[in-house]
Amino acid sequence: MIRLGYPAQNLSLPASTNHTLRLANLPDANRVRSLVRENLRALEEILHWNAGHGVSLFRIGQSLIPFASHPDFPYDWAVEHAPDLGRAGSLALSLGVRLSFHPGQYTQPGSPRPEVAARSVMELRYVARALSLMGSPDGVVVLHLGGAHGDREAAKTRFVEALRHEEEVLRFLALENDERTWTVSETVEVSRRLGVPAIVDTLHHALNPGGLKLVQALDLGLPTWRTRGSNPKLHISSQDPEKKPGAHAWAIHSEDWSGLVEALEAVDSRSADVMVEAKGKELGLPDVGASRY
DNA sequence: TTGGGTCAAGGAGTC
DNA sequence: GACTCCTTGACCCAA
Repeated sequence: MIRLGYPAQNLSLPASTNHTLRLANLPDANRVRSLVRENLRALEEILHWNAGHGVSLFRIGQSLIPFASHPDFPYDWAVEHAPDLGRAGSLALSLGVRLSFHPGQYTQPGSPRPEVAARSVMELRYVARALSLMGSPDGVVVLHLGGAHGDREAAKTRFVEALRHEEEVLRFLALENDERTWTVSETVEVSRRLGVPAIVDTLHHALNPGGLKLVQALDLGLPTWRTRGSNPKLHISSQDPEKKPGAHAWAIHSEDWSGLVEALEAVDSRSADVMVEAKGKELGLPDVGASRY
């Protein structure tokens, strides 16, 4: 069976887990505390909505705890928010909603600049710690490989070296192909070196296929999940025909959806968790096909 | 109250 | 070297 989910926000609810603040206001610890509590309260509301609408995956925005990895964060968030994180995690577990994070383009563990790589590791530690405190058994931290810096082999090696001893990060980490730099086969190669799974993103793959058809890409990516012991994750999105390549459409076009379902059937994959990256968020989820497969 | 500019951060492509 | 895009909501401030 295919389970579906969406990232970062729910357009149907007046609730957001993404309340943030500017760096200049970070010293105001009480303000940060109440903002984080509001984000966690909203997370519980969204989890209830998801469970009530048959949505089984949710990607939490990076600013659940804004600036959590910043050296100037004013208190020990992992201690103070542990009870609330634990409650939200238990709720997700009881409702059957799988959680994930997806640090963005500024997270570059493979950067040749040591300070950039170090900050990136701190960001990954933050989300891994949050998932640990939520007690998430199948939580995922999704990350792109980042820049190639003119030497692909050196970049891959730096990436692996930066993370190979990060035990808590590796427990949740999964690597995703991107639309211009790293193909599925290269992403899988680095995943194997780190002992973590790989996520195939269908739109990125279409734009940067590296000579592979989608079926071949899935054939490479899906087996990397065997050692993790949880359902394989995939990303799907459709191209916005009005915008430049890579821009997400409001919803998933039926041919993209059927293309993925057929490819999964071709590789005989009976279960997958598909994150739907649509501008319409939960409103862009495919409403056919998932439950029948 | 509202609209528009701005906000921690990296890297790649264009000109 | 400067600029833009990625992707983005929310903050912040001037009007």
